[in-house]
Amino acid sequence: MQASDIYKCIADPQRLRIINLLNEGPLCVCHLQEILEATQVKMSKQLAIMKPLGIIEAKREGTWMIYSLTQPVNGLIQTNLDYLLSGHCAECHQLQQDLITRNKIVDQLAKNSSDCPKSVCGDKACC
Amino acid sequence: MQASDIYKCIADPQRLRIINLLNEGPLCVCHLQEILEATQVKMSKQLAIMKPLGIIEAKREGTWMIYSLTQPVNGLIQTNLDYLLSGHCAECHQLQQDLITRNKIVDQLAKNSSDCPKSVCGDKACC
DNA sequence: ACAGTATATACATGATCGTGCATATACTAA
DNA sequence: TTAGTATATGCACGATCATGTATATACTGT
Repeated sequence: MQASDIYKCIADPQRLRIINLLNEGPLCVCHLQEILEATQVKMSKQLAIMKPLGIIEAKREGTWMIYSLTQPVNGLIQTNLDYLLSGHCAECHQLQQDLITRNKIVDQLAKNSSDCPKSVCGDKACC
Repeated sequence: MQASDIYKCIADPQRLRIINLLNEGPLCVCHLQEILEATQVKMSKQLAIMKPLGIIEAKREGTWMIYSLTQPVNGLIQTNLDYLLSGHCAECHQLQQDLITRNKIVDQLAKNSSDCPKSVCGDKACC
C-alpha cells in the first residue's frame, strides 16, 4: 500500500471520518450512513474506493455488510488518526463528535438488538 | 489550514518530495527541478499549488526564487515526514535518497558559489 | 536599451473524481 | 415464489486536476 494512496483516501473528509469510526470498531453501512448523514449510494461508493486499497474489509452478516479496518491498522493511518484526535486541528472536533454519535447509536442498538447483526451487536461493536 | 488540504497536497508524490526537501532547508526552483528531474513548468506549478495553502513560502534573491517550508512547520506535515523518513513504507527510500542528492548538490554549489544566491549558499542551505 | 537567465502564468486538452439516478445483486421471511 | 431490506454497480455528467506549449514577468549584466 503506497503512502500516496492512503493520503488520497484520507484527503476526502468523509473517508477520513469513516476510517476514524471504523477504528473504534466495525460498523455496517446503514449506521455509517446515519452517523455521516450520507446517502446510501455515496457511502457504498466511498467504501468501494477504500476496500481494494486494503484499508478496510467487509464481511456479510445476513443482509448487512459489516465493515472494519484491516488489522493490523496501517501505521500511517494510525499515526494520522492519533494526531488528529489529539486535537491539533480543525477536523479534530468533528472526528471526536462522530465517535460520540457512534457510541450513542451502538448503545441504543445493544438494547433492542433486533435491528442489528447479533454477533456484532452483542459486544457493542456495531449495529 | 485544513487537514484535507494537507493530505491532498502530500497525496501527490512529487509534492511530498518537495516538502521533504524543503524540510531540510530552503532551495531555489532550479535545484528542486534538478533533484526531482522535473520540467520547469511542472515544478513552478506544483509550488504555485502549495504556496497559497501556506505550506511553503518564497523569497526572491536576484533572479532566483528561494522556497522554504513555512515556519513553524505544520504539525501534521512534520508528523508525516517523521513517520515516512523512519522507514516504514515504500516511499521512504525515495525520500531519503532525495535528501542525499540534495546534500551533494548543495556541497558542490558551496564550492563554486557563483551559480548560487550567496546569502543562502554560504551556509549551505541552498543553491 | 538589450540580451540572457530564472520563474510564473494563460490557455487548451485529456484524465480523474464526485455525484445522482436507475437498476442490479444478495439475502431473509412469509 | 414473492415481497422486502440492505447493499452494490453501471452510466451519464459536471467539476477538478495534471500536462504541455507558448508567452509573460522579473531581474542581472553589458
